[in-house]
Amino acid sequence: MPGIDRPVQSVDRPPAVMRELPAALPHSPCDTCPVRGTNFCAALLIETPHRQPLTQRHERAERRDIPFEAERSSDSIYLICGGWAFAFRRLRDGRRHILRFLIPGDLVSPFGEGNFSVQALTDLRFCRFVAAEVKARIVEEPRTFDAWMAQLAAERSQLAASAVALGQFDAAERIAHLVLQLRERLDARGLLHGESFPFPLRQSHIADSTGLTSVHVSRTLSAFRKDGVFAIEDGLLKVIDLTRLRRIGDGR
Amino acid sequence: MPGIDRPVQSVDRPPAVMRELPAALPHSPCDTCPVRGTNFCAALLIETPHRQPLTQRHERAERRDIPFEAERSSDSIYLICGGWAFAFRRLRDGRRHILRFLIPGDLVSPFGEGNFSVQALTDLRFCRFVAAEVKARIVEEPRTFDAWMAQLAAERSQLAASAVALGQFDAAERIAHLVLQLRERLDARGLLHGESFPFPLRQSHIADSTGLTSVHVSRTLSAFRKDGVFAIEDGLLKVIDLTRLRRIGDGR
DNA sequence: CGTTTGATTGATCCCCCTCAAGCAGGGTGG
DNA sequence: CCACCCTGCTTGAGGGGGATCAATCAAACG
Repeated sequence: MPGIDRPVQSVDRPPAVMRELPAALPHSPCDTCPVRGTNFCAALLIETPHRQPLTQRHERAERRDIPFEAERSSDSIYLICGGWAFAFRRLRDGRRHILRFLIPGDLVSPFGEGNFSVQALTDLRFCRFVAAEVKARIVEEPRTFDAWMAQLAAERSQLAASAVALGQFDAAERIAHLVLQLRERLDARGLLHGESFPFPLRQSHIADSTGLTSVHVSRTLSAFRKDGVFAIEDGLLKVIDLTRLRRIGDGR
Repeated sequence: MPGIDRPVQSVDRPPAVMRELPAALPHSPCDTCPVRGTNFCAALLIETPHRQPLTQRHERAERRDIPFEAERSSDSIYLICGGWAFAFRRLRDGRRHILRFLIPGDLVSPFGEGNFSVQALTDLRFCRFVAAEVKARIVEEPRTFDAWMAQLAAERSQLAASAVALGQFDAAERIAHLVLQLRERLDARGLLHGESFPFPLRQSHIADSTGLTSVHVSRTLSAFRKDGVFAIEDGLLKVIDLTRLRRIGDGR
Protein backbone atom coordinates (compact mmCIF):
# COMPACT_ATOMS: atom_id res chain seq x y z
CA MET A 1 0.00 0.00 0.00
CA PRO A 2 2.18 2.79 -1.25
CA GLY A 3 2.25 6.37 -0.19
CA ILE A 4 -0.02 6.50 2.78
CA ASP A 5 0.97 9.29 5.06
CA ARG A 6 0.56 9.12 8.78
CA PRO A 7 -3.11 8.54 9.64
CA VAL A 8 -5.07 11.73 9.62
CA GLN A 9 -4.86 13.04 13.14
CA SER A 10 -5.79 16.63 12.76
CA VAL A 11 -8.99 16.73 10.80
CA ASP A 12 -11.03 18.15 13.59
CA ARG A 13 -8.53 20.68 14.73
CA PRO A 14 -9.39 23.79 12.74
CA PRO A 15 -6.35 25.79 11.73
CA ALA A 16 -5.82 28.87 13.84
CA VAL A 17 -7.31 32.04 12.50
CA MET A 18 -4.65 34.64 12.08
CA ARG A 19 -6.48 37.80 11.30
CA GLU A 20 -9.89 38.87 10.26
CA LEU A 21 -9.13 42.29 8.89
CA PRO A 22 -10.96 43.54 5.85
CA ALA A 23 -8.79 43.65 2.77
CA ALA A 24 -8.26 47.36 2.50
CA LEU A 25 -7.00 47.97 6.02
CA PRO A 26 -3.30 48.53 6.46
CA HIS A 27 -1.20 45.59 7.61
CA SER A 28 -3.16 42.98 5.70
CA PRO A 29 -0.77 40.17 4.80
CA CYS A 30 -1.85 40.77 1.21
CA ASP A 31 -0.09 44.13 1.18
CA THR A 32 3.28 42.46 1.04
CA CYS A 33 2.27 39.25 -0.72
CA PRO A 34 4.95 38.24 -3.22
CA VAL A 35 2.60 36.45 -5.57
CA ARG A 36 -0.11 39.04 -5.54
CA GLY A 37 -0.43 40.40 -9.02
CA THR A 38 0.35 37.05 -10.62
CA ASN A 39 -2.90 35.32 -9.86
CA PHE A 40 -6.57 35.53 -9.08
CA CYS A 41 -5.94 37.63 -5.97
CA ALA A 42 -5.10 40.52 -8.20
CA ALA A 43 -8.60 40.45 -9.61
CA LEU A 44 -10.31 39.86 -6.27
CA LEU A 45 -8.60 42.59 -4.33
CA ILE A 46 -8.86 45.39 -6.82
CA GLU A 47 -10.14 48.38 -4.96
CA THR A 48 -12.91 50.16 -6.73
CA PRO A 49 -14.56 53.18 -5.15
CA HIS A 50 -18.12 51.88 -4.97
CA ARG A 51 -17.50 48.26 -3.99
CA GLN A 52 -16.88 47.07 -0.53
CA PRO A 53 -13.95 44.77 -0.06
CA LEU A 54 -14.48 41.02 0.14
CA THR A 55 -14.42 39.22 3.45
CA GLN A 56 -11.07 37.52 3.96
CA ARG A 57 -9.80 35.22 6.65
CA HIS A 58 -6.14 34.40 6.72
CA GLU A 59 -5.49 31.00 8.21
CA ARG A 60 -2.64 28.61 8.78
CA ALA A 61 -2.10 24.90 8.63
CA GLU A 62 0.84 22.77 9.65
CA ARG A 63 2.55 20.22 7.49
CA ARG A 64 0.24 17.19 7.16
CA ASP A 65 -2.86 19.03 8.27
CA ILE A 66 -5.87 18.58 6.05
CA PRO A 67 -7.48 22.01 5.91
CA PHE A 68 -10.10 20.95 3.43
CA GLU A 69 -11.72 17.57 3.15
CA ALA A 70 -13.86 15.79 0.57
CA GLU A 71 -17.52 15.14 1.26
CA ARG A 72 -17.59 18.20 3.42
CA SER A 73 -19.43 20.71 1.29
CA SER A 74 -17.93 24.12 1.64
CA ASP A 75 -19.14 27.60 0.97
CA SER A 76 -15.61 28.93 0.94
CA ILE A 77 -12.97 29.21 -1.70
CA TYR A 78 -9.31 29.25 -0.81
CA LEU A 79 -6.23 30.95 -2.08
CA ILE A 80 -2.79 29.65 -1.18
CA CYS A 81 -0.66 32.48 0.18
CA GLY A 82 2.49 30.67 1.25
CA GLY A 83 3.72 27.10 1.35
CA TRP A 84 2.69 24.05 -0.66
CA ALA A 85 -0.23 21.64 -0.49
CA PHE A 86 -1.80 19.02 -2.70
CA ALA A 87 -5.29 17.95 -3.73
CA PHE A 88 -5.91 14.22 -3.59
CA ARG A 89 -8.48 11.48 -3.51
CA ARG A 90 -8.39 8.36 -1.45
CA LEU A 91 -9.71 4.98 -2.56
CA ARG A 92 -11.44 2.35 -0.50
CA ASP A 93 -8.33 0.26 -0.06
CA GLY A 94 -6.24 3.19 1.10
CA ARG A 95 -4.52 4.04 -2.15
CA ARG A 96 -4.14 7.75 -2.70
CA HIS A 97 -4.05 9.65 -5.94
CA ILE A 98 -2.68 13.17 -6.02
CA LEU A 99 -4.53 15.26 -8.56
CA ARG A 100 -2.61 18.50 -8.31
CA PHE A 101 0.03 20.25 -6.29
CA LEU A 102 -0.86 23.67 -4.94
CA ILE A 103 1.67 26.48 -4.81
CA PRO A 104 1.39 30.07 -3.61
CA GLY A 105 -1.17 31.89 -5.70
CA ASP A 106 -3.22 28.78 -6.50
CA LEU A 107 -6.96 28.77 -6.14
CA VAL A 108 -8.98 25.97 -4.55
CA SER A 109 -12.61 26.18 -5.51
CA PRO A 110 -14.56 23.15 -4.40
CA PHE A 111 -17.63 23.91 -6.46
CA GLY A 112 -20.13 21.19 -7.01
CA GLU A 113 -18.82 18.17 -5.20
CA GLY A 114 -15.13 18.71 -5.47
CA ASN A 115 -14.72 15.22 -4.10
CA PHE A 116 -11.12 15.78 -3.23
CA SER A 117 -9.25 16.68 -0.09
CA VAL A 118 -6.35 19.05 0.42
CA GLN A 119 -3.35 18.31 2.59
CA ALA A 120 -0.53 20.65 3.55
CA LEU A 121 2.85 19.65 2.17
CA THR A 122 4.69 22.30 4.15
CA ASP A 123 3.49 24.71 6.76
CA LEU A 124 0.86 26.63 4.95
CA ARG A 125 -0.73 30.04 4.87
CA PHE A 126 -3.93 30.47 2.96
CA CYS A 127 -6.82 32.84 2.64
CA ARG A 128 -10.48 31.93 2.82
CA PHE A 129 -13.08 33.85 0.85
CA VAL A 130 -16.84 33.56 1.01
CA ALA A 131 -18.02 31.81 -2.14
CA ALA A 132 -21.22 33.83 -2.46
CA GLU A 133 -19.31 37.12 -2.30
CA VAL A 134 -16.81 35.98 -4.89
CA LYS A 135 -19.62 34.84 -7.12
CA ALA A 136 -21.30 38.22 -6.85
CA ARG A 137 -18.03 39.95 -7.68
CA ILE A 138 -17.50 37.73 -10.70
CA VAL A 139 -20.88 38.65 -12.07
CA GLU A 140 -20.48 42.37 -11.42
CA GLU A 141 -16.93 42.89 -12.56
CA PRO A 142 -15.99 41.82 -16.10
CA ARG A 143 -12.27 41.75 -15.35
CA THR A 144 -12.87 39.41 -12.46
CA PHE A 145 -15.05 37.22 -14.61
CA ASP A 146 -12.30 36.91 -17.17
CA ALA A 147 -9.71 36.15 -14.52
CA TRP A 148 -12.01 33.52 -13.08
CA MET A 149 -12.55 31.85 -16.42
CA ALA A 150 -8.83 31.93 -17.10
CA GLN A 151 -8.22 30.30 -13.74
CA LEU A 152 -10.65 27.47 -14.45
CA ALA A 153 -9.29 27.02 -17.96
CA ALA A 154 -5.74 26.76 -16.64
CA GLU A 155 -6.76 24.21 -14.05
CA ARG A 156 -8.60 22.16 -16.63
CA SER A 157 -5.66 22.33 -18.98
CA GLN A 158 -3.29 21.08 -16.28
CA LEU A 159 -5.62 18.25 -15.34
CA ALA A 160 -5.93 17.23 -18.97
CA ALA A 161 -2.17 17.28 -19.43
CA SER A 162 -1.74 15.08 -16.38
CA ALA A 163 -4.34 12.66 -17.67
CA VAL A 164 -2.50 12.39 -20.98
CA ALA A 165 0.75 11.76 -19.14
CA LEU A 166 -0.81 9.06 -16.99
CA GLY A 167 -2.38 7.41 -20.00
CA GLN A 168 0.49 7.51 -22.46
CA PHE A 169 3.83 8.17 -20.77
CA ASP A 170 6.30 5.80 -19.19
CA ALA A 171 7.86 6.39 -15.78
CA ALA A 172 10.63 8.78 -16.82
CA GLU A 173 8.31 10.80 -19.03
CA ARG A 174 5.71 11.16 -16.32
CA ILE A 175 8.18 12.37 -13.73
CA ALA A 176 9.78 14.75 -16.21
CA HIS A 177 6.34 16.04 -17.05
CA LEU A 178 5.56 16.68 -13.41
CA VAL A 179 8.80 18.55 -12.88
CA LEU A 180 8.25 20.65 -15.99
CA GLN A 181 4.72 21.54 -15.02
CA LEU A 182 5.78 22.62 -11.55
CA ARG A 183 8.68 24.60 -12.97
CA GLU A 184 6.41 26.41 -15.38
CA ARG A 185 3.83 27.28 -12.76
CA LEU A 186 6.43 28.49 -10.28
CA ASP A 187 7.97 30.57 -13.02
CA ALA A 188 4.64 32.23 -13.74
CA ARG A 189 4.45 33.20 -10.05
CA GLY A 190 7.99 34.52 -9.97
CA LEU A 191 9.09 31.73 -7.64
CA LEU A 192 11.78 30.32 -9.89
CA HIS A 193 15.30 31.29 -8.87
CA GLY A 194 17.73 30.63 -11.66
CA GLU A 195 17.24 27.00 -12.54
CA SER A 196 16.42 25.88 -9.03
CA PHE A 197 13.19 25.86 -7.12
CA PRO A 198 11.92 24.63 -3.76
CA PHE A 199 10.74 21.05 -3.92
CA PRO A 200 9.01 19.88 -0.75
CA LEU A 201 7.60 16.66 -2.24
CA ARG A 202 8.64 13.29 -0.84
CA GLN A 203 9.15 10.51 -3.34
CA SER A 204 5.86 9.02 -2.20
CA HIS A 205 4.10 12.17 -3.39
CA ILE A 206 5.70 11.89 -6.79
CA ALA A 207 4.67 8.25 -6.82
CA ASP A 208 1.05 8.92 -5.96
CA SER A 209 0.68 11.63 -8.55
CA THR A 210 2.34 9.69 -11.38
CA GLY A 211 0.79 6.32 -10.66
CA LEU A 212 4.16 4.70 -9.86
CA THR A 213 5.55 3.14 -6.71
CA SER A 214 7.96 5.12 -4.60
CA VAL A 215 10.54 2.40 -5.19
CA HIS A 216 10.44 2.95 -8.88
CA VAL A 217 10.39 6.71 -8.43
CA SER A 218 13.62 6.38 -6.49
CA ARG A 219 15.25 4.43 -9.32
CA THR A 220 14.06 6.86 -11.95
CA LEU A 221 15.24 9.90 -10.01
CA SER A 222 18.64 8.24 -9.61
CA ALA A 223 18.81 7.80 -13.36
CA PHE A 224 17.94 11.45 -13.95
CA ARG A 225 20.62 12.48 -11.48
CA LYS A 226 23.23 10.22 -13.02
CA ASP A 227 22.37 11.39 -16.53
CA GLY A 228 22.66 15.03 -15.53
CA VAL A 229 19.07 16.01 -16.30
CA PHE A 230 17.99 17.25 -12.90
CA ALA A 231 18.68 16.51 -9.25
CA ILE A 232 16.83 16.94 -6.00
CA GLU A 233 18.87 17.86 -2.97
CA ASP A 234 17.94 19.38 0.34
CA GLY A 235 14.41 20.24 -0.69
CA LEU A 236 15.66 22.00 -3.77
CA LEU A 237 15.30 20.83 -7.35
CA LYS A 238 18.08 21.87 -9.71
CA VAL A 239 17.43 21.56 -13.41
CA ILE A 240 20.72 20.75 -15.09
CA ASP A 241 19.72 20.12 -18.69
CA LEU A 242 16.41 21.81 -19.42
CA THR A 243 16.47 20.97 -23.11
CA ARG A 244 16.80 17.29 -22.43
CA LEU A 245 14.20 17.44 -19.68
CA ARG A 246 11.78 19.01 -22.14
CA ARG A 247 12.53 16.45 -24.80
CA ILE A 248 11.62 13.74 -22.32
CA GLY A 249 8.63 15.24 -20.58
CA ASP A 250 6.89 17.45 -23.10
CA GLY A 251 5.37 14.66 -25.12
CA ARG A 252 3.86 17.14 -27.49
CA MET B 1 1.54 2.85 -32.48
CA PRO B 2 -1.88 2.06 -31.14
CA GLY B 3 -5.19 3.59 -32.01
CA ILE B 4 -4.48 5.92 -34.87
CA ASP B 5 -7.54 6.48 -36.93
CA ARG B 6 -7.41 7.06 -40.62
CA PRO B 7 -5.32 10.19 -41.32
CA VAL B 8 -7.34 13.33 -41.00
CA GLN B 9 -8.82 13.88 -44.38
CA SER B 10 -11.66 16.20 -43.77
CA VAL B 11 -10.30 19.03 -41.68
CA ASP B 12 -10.82 21.65 -44.31
CA ARG B 13 -14.26 20.58 -45.31
CA PRO B 14 -16.54 22.54 -43.01
CA PRO B 15 -19.61 20.63 -41.93
CA ALA B 16 -22.75 21.68 -43.75
CA VAL B 17 -24.86 24.27 -42.05
CA MET B 18 -28.34 22.98 -41.57
CA ARG B 19 -30.34 25.92 -40.44
CA GLU B 20 -29.77 29.34 -39.09
CA LEU B 21 -33.07 30.01 -37.46
CA PRO B 22 -33.24 31.90 -34.20
CA ALA B 23 -34.14 29.69 -31.29
CA ALA B 24 -37.66 30.85 -30.73
CA LEU B 25 -38.95 30.30 -34.26
CA PRO B 26 -41.04 27.23 -34.88
CA HIS B 27 -39.36 24.20 -36.40
CA SER B 28 -36.06 24.70 -34.63
CA PRO B 29 -34.50 21.27 -34.07
CA CYS B 30 -34.40 22.22 -30.41
CA ASP B 31 -38.19 22.07 -30.20
CA THR B 32 -38.14 18.32 -30.38
CA CYS B 33 -34.75 17.69 -28.84
CA PRO B 34 -34.90 14.66 -26.56
CA VAL B 35 -32.12 15.79 -24.25
CA ARG B 36 -33.27 19.35 -23.94
CA GLY B 37 -34.18 19.93 -20.34
CA THR B 38 -31.45 17.65 -19.06
CA ASN B 39 -28.50 19.86 -19.76
CA PHE B 40 -27.10 23.32 -20.35
CA CYS B 41 -29.40 23.94 -23.30
CA ALA B 42 -32.29 24.24 -20.90
CA ALA B 43 -30.59 27.23 -19.31
CA LEU B 44 -29.49 28.78 -22.59
CA LEU B 45 -32.79 28.61 -24.39
CA ILE B 46 -35.04 29.85 -21.66
CA GLU B 47 -37.26 32.44 -23.20
CA THR B 48 -37.57 35.56 -21.15
CA PRO B 49 -39.63 38.46 -22.39
CA HIS B 50 -36.93 41.12 -22.51
CA ARG B 51 -33.98 39.07 -23.80
CA GLN B 52 -33.38 38.27 -27.37
CA PRO B 53 -32.62 34.67 -28.19
CA LEU B 54 -29.04 33.56 -28.65
CA THR B 55 -27.62 33.00 -32.10
CA GLN B 56 -27.59 29.31 -32.92
CA ARG B 57 -26.23 27.39 -35.87
CA HIS B 58 -27.11 23.76 -36.20
CA GLU B 59 -24.40 21.84 -37.99
CA ARG B 60 -23.53 18.30 -38.90
CA ALA B 61 -20.43 16.20 -39.09
CA GLU B 62 -19.87 12.72 -40.42
CA ARG B 63 -18.22 9.90 -38.56
CA ARG B 64 -14.46 10.61 -38.35
CA ASP B 65 -14.79 14.29 -39.15
CA ILE B 66 -12.96 16.62 -36.83
CA PRO B 67 -15.32 19.55 -36.34
CA PHE B 68 -13.09 21.22 -33.83
CA GLU B 69 -9.32 21.19 -33.74
CA ALA B 70 -6.68 22.12 -31.18
CA GLU B 71 -4.51 25.19 -31.69
CA ARG B 72 -7.34 26.75 -33.62
CA SER B 73 -8.69 29.33 -31.21
CA SER B 74 -12.43 29.50 -31.37
CA ASP B 75 -15.01 32.03 -30.34
CA SER B 76 -17.73 29.43 -30.39
CA ILE B 77 -19.00 26.95 -27.89
CA TYR B 78 -20.69 23.76 -28.96
CA LEU B 79 -23.52 21.61 -27.73
CA ILE B 80 -23.90 18.04 -28.91
CA CYS B 81 -27.44 17.48 -30.13
CA GLY B 82 -27.24 13.95 -31.51
CA GLY B 83 -24.56 11.31 -31.98
CA TRP B 84 -21.29 10.75 -30.17
CA ALA B 85 -17.85 12.34 -30.36
CA PHE B 86 -14.69 12.43 -28.31
CA ALA B 87 -12.15 15.01 -27.19
CA PHE B 88 -8.54 13.98 -27.60
CA ARG B 89 -4.97 15.12 -27.76
CA ARG B 90 -2.30 13.86 -30.10
CA LEU B 91 1.36 13.48 -29.19
CA ARG B 92 4.38 14.07 -31.37
CA ASP B 93 4.87 10.42 -32.15
CA GLY B 94 1.27 9.90 -33.18
CA ARG B 95 -0.07 8.46 -29.95
CA ARG B 96 -3.54 9.67 -29.13
CA HIS B 97 -5.14 10.13 -25.76
CA ILE B 98 -8.89 10.42 -25.46
CA LEU B 99 -9.83 12.77 -22.65
CA ARG B 100 -13.57 12.47 -22.75
CA PHE B 101 -16.42 11.03 -24.73
CA LEU B 102 -19.16 13.42 -25.76
CA ILE B 103 -22.80 12.36 -25.79
CA PRO B 104 -25.96 14.28 -26.65
CA GLY B 105 -26.37 17.20 -24.30
CA ASP B 106 -22.65 17.62 -23.66
CA LEU B 107 -21.02 21.01 -23.82
CA VAL B 108 -17.70 21.72 -25.52
CA SER B 109 -16.26 25.00 -24.36
CA PRO B 110 -12.73 25.51 -25.62
CA PHE B 111 -11.98 28.42 -23.32
CA GLY B 112 -8.43 29.44 -22.86
CA GLU B 113 -6.35 27.11 -24.96
CA GLY B 114 -8.46 24.02 -24.92
CA ASN B 115 -5.55 22.23 -26.51
CA PHE B 116 -7.68 19.34 -27.56
CA SER B 117 -9.47 18.32 -30.71
CA VAL B 118 -12.88 16.79 -31.18
CA GLN B 119 -13.65 13.96 -33.55
CA ALA B 120 -17.03 12.51 -34.45
CA LEU B 121 -17.54 8.93 -33.34
CA THR B 122 -20.82 8.60 -35.18
CA ASP B 123 -22.60 10.93 -37.52
CA LEU B 124 -23.07 13.98 -35.43
CA ARG B 125 -25.44 16.88 -34.99
CA PHE B 126 -24.33 19.77 -32.87
CA CYS B 127 -25.18 23.37 -32.23
CA ARG B 128 -22.78 26.26 -32.30
CA PHE B 129 -23.26 29.26 -30.03
CA VAL B 130 -21.37 32.53 -30.03
CA ALA B 131 -19.12 32.56 -26.98
CA ALA B 132 -19.53 36.28 -26.32
CA GLU B 133 -23.31 36.01 -26.32
CA VAL B 134 -23.25 33.07 -23.95
CA LYS B 135 -20.88 34.91 -21.69
CA ALA B 136 -23.21 37.90 -21.58
CA ARG B 137 -26.14 35.65 -20.78
CA ILE B 138 -24.23 33.97 -17.99
CA VAL B 139 -23.51 37.29 -16.38
CA GLU B 140 -27.05 38.59 -16.74
CA GLU B 141 -28.99 35.54 -15.73
CA PRO B 142 -28.27 33.93 -12.36
CA ARG B 143 -29.86 30.62 -13.29
CA THR B 144 -27.66 30.39 -16.34
CA PHE B 145 -24.62 31.22 -14.26
CA ASP B 146 -25.41 28.39 -11.88
CA ALA B 147 -26.00 25.98 -14.72
CA TRP B 148 -22.70 27.02 -16.25
CA MET B 149 -20.79 26.49 -13.03
CA ALA B 150 -22.46 23.13 -12.54
CA GLN B 151 -21.45 22.18 -16.04
CA LEU B 152 -17.80 23.05 -15.45
CA ALA B 153 -17.81 21.34 -12.08
CA ALA B 154 -19.20 18.15 -13.59
CA GLU B 155 -16.60 18.19 -16.32
CA ARG B 156 -13.82 18.72 -13.82
CA SER B 157 -15.13 15.97 -11.62
CA GLN B 158 -15.19 13.53 -14.54
CA LEU B 159 -11.69 14.47 -15.59
CA ALA B 160 -10.44 13.99 -12.05
CA ALA B 161 -12.11 10.61 -11.79
CA SER B 162 -10.48 9.54 -15.03
CA ALA B 163 -7.10 10.71 -13.81
CA VAL B 164 -7.48 8.65 -10.65
CA ALA B 165 -8.45 5.62 -12.69
CA LEU B 166 -5.45 6.05 -14.98
CA GLY B 167 -3.12 6.47 -12.05
CA GLN B 168 -4.33 3.74 -9.73
CA PHE B 169 -6.48 1.18 -11.54
CA ASP B 170 -5.51 -1.94 -13.44
CA ALA B 171 -6.91 -2.80 -16.86
CA ALA B 172 -10.21 -4.34 -15.78
CA GLU B 173 -10.88 -1.57 -13.28
CA ARG B 174 -10.21 1.15 -15.83
CA ILE B 175 -12.52 -0.32 -18.42
CA ALA B 176 -15.23 -0.93 -15.84
CA HIS B 177 -14.83 2.64 -14.70
CA LEU B 178 -15.26 3.93 -18.24
CA VAL B 179 -18.39 1.87 -18.78
CA LEU B 180 -19.87 3.01 -15.50
CA GLN B 181 -19.17 6.65 -16.20
CA LEU B 182 -20.79 6.45 -19.62
CA ARG B 183 -23.76 4.58 -18.19
CA GLU B 184 -24.28 7.20 -15.53
CA ARG B 185 -24.06 10.12 -17.93
CA LEU B 186 -26.41 8.51 -20.43
CA ASP B 187 -28.83 7.80 -17.62
CA ALA B 188 -28.81 11.45 -16.60
CA ARG B 189 -29.79 12.35 -20.16
CA GLY B 190 -32.52 9.76 -20.33
CA LEU B 191 -30.63 7.75 -22.94
CA LEU B 192 -30.41 4.54 -20.96
CA HIS B 193 -32.88 1.89 -22.08
CA GLY B 194 -33.21 -0.80 -19.47
CA GLU B 195 -29.68 -1.99 -18.88
CA SER B 196 -28.49 -1.47 -22.43
CA PHE B 197 -27.16 1.58 -24.14
CA PRO B 198 -25.69 2.47 -27.51
CA PHE B 199 -21.94 1.97 -27.56
CA PRO B 200 -20.29 3.26 -30.73
CA LEU B 201 -16.70 3.01 -29.44
CA ARG B 202 -14.21 0.75 -31.18
CA GLN B 203 -11.81 -1.13 -28.94
CA SER B 204 -9.09 1.27 -30.03
CA HIS B 205 -11.09 4.12 -28.50
CA ILE B 206 -11.36 2.27 -25.22
CA ALA B 207 -7.63 1.62 -25.44
CA ASP B 208 -6.70 5.24 -26.06
CA SER B 209 -8.84 6.52 -23.22
CA THR B 210 -7.67 3.96 -20.68
CA GLY B 211 -3.99 3.94 -21.60
CA LEU B 212 -4.06 0.30 -22.71
CA THR B 213 -3.45 -1.37 -26.06
CA SER B 214 -6.39 -2.50 -28.11
CA VAL B 215 -5.06 -6.05 -27.90
CA HIS B 216 -5.30 -6.03 -24.16
CA VAL B 217 -8.68 -4.33 -24.27
CA SER B 218 -9.91 -7.21 -26.39
CA ARG B 219 -8.69 -9.74 -23.83
CA THR B 220 -10.23 -7.84 -20.95
CA LEU B 221 -13.59 -7.43 -22.69
CA SER B 222 -13.60 -11.16 -23.41
CA ALA B 223 -13.09 -11.82 -19.72
CA PHE B 224 -15.96 -9.50 -18.79
CA ARG B 225 -18.19 -11.24 -21.29
CA LYS B 226 -17.23 -14.72 -20.09
CA ASP B 227 -17.72 -13.71 -16.46
CA GLY B 228 -21.15 -12.31 -17.17
CA VAL B 229 -20.43 -8.74 -16.14
CA PHE B 230 -21.25 -6.95 -19.36
CA ALA B 231 -21.08 -7.58 -23.09
CA ILE B 232 -20.81 -5.44 -26.19
CA GLU B 233 -22.70 -6.61 -29.23
CA ASP B 234 -23.81 -4.84 -32.35
CA GLY B 235 -23.00 -1.39 -31.07
CA LEU B 236 -24.97 -2.01 -27.91
CA LEU B 237 -23.57 -2.51 -24.44
CA LYS B 238 -25.60 -4.75 -22.16
CA VAL B 239 -24.85 -4.61 -18.47
CA ILE B 240 -25.48 -8.05 -17.04
CA ASP B 241 -24.29 -7.72 -13.46
CA LEU B 242 -24.32 -4.09 -12.41
CA THR B 243 -23.40 -4.81 -8.81
CA ARG B 244 -20.26 -6.64 -9.81
CA LEU B 245 -19.40 -4.02 -12.39
CA ARG B 246 -19.64 -1.37 -9.69
CA ARG B 247 -17.52 -3.36 -7.30
CA ILE B 248 -14.81 -3.52 -9.94
CA GLY B 249 -14.93 -0.05 -11.39
CA ASP B 250 -16.01 2.26 -8.62
CA GLY B 251 -12.74 2.26 -6.78
CA ARG B 252 -14.13 4.41 -4.07
C1' DC C 1 -14.26 -10.16 -55.12
C1' DG C 2 -10.09 -7.84 -53.52
C1' DT C 3 -9.41 -4.45 -49.77
C1' DT C 4 -9.93 -2.39 -45.48
C1' DT C 5 -11.42 -2.20 -40.73
C1' DG C 6 -11.72 -4.36 -36.52
C1' DA C 7 -11.67 -8.35 -33.24
C1' DT C 8 -9.42 -12.33 -31.56
C1' DT C 9 -5.83 -15.34 -29.91
C1' DG C 10 -1.00 -17.08 -29.16
C1' DA C 11 3.94 -16.44 -27.96
C1' DT C 12 7.40 -13.74 -26.12
C1' DC C 13 9.36 -9.86 -23.73
C1' DC C 14 9.99 -5.95 -20.65
C1' DC C 15 8.67 -2.29 -17.61
C1' DC C 16 7.40 -1.77 -13.39
C1' DC C 17 5.55 -3.94 -9.03
C1' DT C 18 6.42 -6.56 -4.87
C1' DC C 19 9.05 -8.10 -1.18
C1' DA C 20 12.94 -7.41 1.45
C1' DA C 21 17.01 -5.70 3.60
C1' DG C 22 20.00 -1.97 4.73
C1' DC C 23 21.16 2.76 5.78
C1' DA C 24 21.11 7.72 6.97
C1' DG C 25 19.18 11.48 9.53
C1' DG C 26 16.48 13.33 13.22
C1' DG C 27 13.87 13.30 17.16
C1' DT C 28 13.04 11.83 21.91
C1' DG C 29 13.88 10.04 26.29
C1' DG C 30 16.80 7.62 29.40
C1' DC D 1 25.89 10.92 25.96
C1' DC D 2 23.83 6.86 23.68
C1' DA D 3 19.76 3.67 22.67
C1' DC D 4 15.78 3.50 20.13
C1' DC D 5 12.43 4.61 16.92
C1' DC D 6 10.39 6.70 12.88
C1' DT D 7 10.56 8.58 8.33
C1' DG D 8 12.45 8.45 3.98
C1' DC D 9 15.77 6.86 0.42
C1' DT D 10 18.38 3.23 -1.80
C1' DT D 11 19.35 -1.16 -3.84
C1' DG D 12 18.73 -6.14 -5.04
C1' DA D 13 16.04 -10.30 -6.57
C1' DG D 14 12.09 -12.25 -8.45
C1' DG D 15 7.49 -12.13 -10.56
C1' DG D 16 3.47 -10.36 -13.08
C1' DG D 17 0.50 -7.33 -15.87
C1' DG D 18 0.35 -5.60 -19.94
C1' DA D 19 3.06 -4.43 -24.38
C1' DT D 20 4.70 -6.10 -28.67
C1' DC D 21 4.80 -8.93 -32.66
C1' DA D 22 2.25 -11.75 -35.58
C1' DA D 23 -1.26 -14.60 -37.67
C1' DT D 24 -6.12 -15.53 -38.49
C1' DC D 25 -10.82 -14.39 -39.31
C1' DA D 26 -15.34 -11.99 -40.02
C1' DA D 27 -17.81 -8.19 -41.72
C1' DA D 28 -18.21 -4.03 -44.37
C1' DC D 29 -16.98 -1.65 -48.33
C1' DG D 30 -15.84 -0.12 -53.01
